[in-house]
Amino acid sequence: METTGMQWIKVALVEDDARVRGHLAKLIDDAPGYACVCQCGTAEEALVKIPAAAPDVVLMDIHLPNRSGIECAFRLRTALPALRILILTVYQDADVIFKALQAGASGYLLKRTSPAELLQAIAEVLRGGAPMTSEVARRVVESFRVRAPQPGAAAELSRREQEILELLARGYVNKEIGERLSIGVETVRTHLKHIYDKLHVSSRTEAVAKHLGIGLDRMRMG
Amino acid sequence: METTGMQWIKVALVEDDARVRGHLAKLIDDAPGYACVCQCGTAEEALVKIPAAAPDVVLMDIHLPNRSGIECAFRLRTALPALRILILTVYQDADVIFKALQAGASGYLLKRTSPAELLQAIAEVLRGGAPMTSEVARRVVESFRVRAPQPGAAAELSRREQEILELLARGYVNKEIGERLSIGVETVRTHLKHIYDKLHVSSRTEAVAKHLGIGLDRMRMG
DNA sequence: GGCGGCATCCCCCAAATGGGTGATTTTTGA
DNA sequence: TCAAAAATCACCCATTTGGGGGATGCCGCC
Repeated sequence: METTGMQWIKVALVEDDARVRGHLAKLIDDAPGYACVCQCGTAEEALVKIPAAAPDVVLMDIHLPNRSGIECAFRLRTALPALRILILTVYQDADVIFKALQAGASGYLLKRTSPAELLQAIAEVLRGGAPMTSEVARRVVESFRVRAPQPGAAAELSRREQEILELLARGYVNKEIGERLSIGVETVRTHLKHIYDKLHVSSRTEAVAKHLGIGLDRMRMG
Repeated sequence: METTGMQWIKVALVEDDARVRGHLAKLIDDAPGYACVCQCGTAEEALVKIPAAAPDVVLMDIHLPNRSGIECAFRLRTALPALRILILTVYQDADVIFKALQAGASGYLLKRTSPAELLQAIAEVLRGGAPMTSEVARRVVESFRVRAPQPGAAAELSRREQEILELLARGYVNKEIGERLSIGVETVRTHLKHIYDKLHVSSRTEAVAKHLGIGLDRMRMG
């Protein structure tokens, strides 16, 4: 209720499906205090039109022709650090979620979000919050969890083997590991063979991946 | 109430301030469908009484005499994996938040949360969600943010190079990477050389360590 | 005493890797 | 439009790595 028009929340859309885009635009324009100032069907379009339109918030789809919405989000955030980006997508892959947040998204909603929740989320993100659909929040929180060592894994490694695995994970080559532990390279190699056996892997990189708790995620994105 | 009684949500409290504890207990018991089945003033008490009381959710304070609520949360989760733990505290430092989530907390609320929101959060966490106060959510989301390209350190990898680094981190050898991306092994090698140049490393394991390193700094606790 | 696990070292060999150089085509960006 | 960057592939060569042996000494444990 200030004196200028700045109290309007200016929203931009990046969504390749024209029907969905039109539907969202109408939803936003019909809501009091909200205005849809920019509609884009591709990432390229967004990178040109959004800086000009200067919205407060962008609703960003992830599945776009050519570039993904994640890359688009990253470029927009780099160019316009004050811009808030809300992902609005069907993807609930942990991998996709993390990449989007890494790229600078401030929130992550699934497309089944109701119109009322969507408008609330837009307001919330401008208040400095981080609106997320509950599944997304759960995955995010779970990503922090410290993995308990399972019986078949690293718990079985001897003390020396664990030391060597630590150094492996820091990227040292066998010679450097030997120097640091004051043992010969051949000994390091022997320990490595035992580590591989116990972890059921066959290369140092695989061992490190397992050690750092990666391994099991099978996902991807365009 | 053998089989039908199970629809009650059983809540336990761990909170050293007796007044606050009593207040919370009353709030929960007064709410239809909720029952406070256990009240604890210390972590030690919680570790004994909570397994016996078998609640669905624990509301956990962080500031406790002797041990912290974070350690208590970790021990409870280890003993009772199905138990959901909701942190309810005044601390909103990023460090405390992350440690609590690492310890296995499923949600994190600040004490200024209203009674209605608190009851909602309890229900939400049992639906598999991860209720967080908006400031907490913001900090969590920001923790994912990738550092802006620094002058000298973070060289930017091309899209293909990032894909290859992803596969590296999963422990694939060059031939497998080539197959997965439908390119020749020589091309993979070329990309790897570029990655090493840009990251200032000289082996795949080092590259993976660097790539996963930022994640580690974020996740690792002292 | 013997047995197994651990730590230490040695050798051989095939495969994978890293590093250099060069080349073509497509995509991108200015 | 035009230069830069990215993506693709090729060849050579020294080093590293993985996997297979085998050997020695130490320690804890039944």
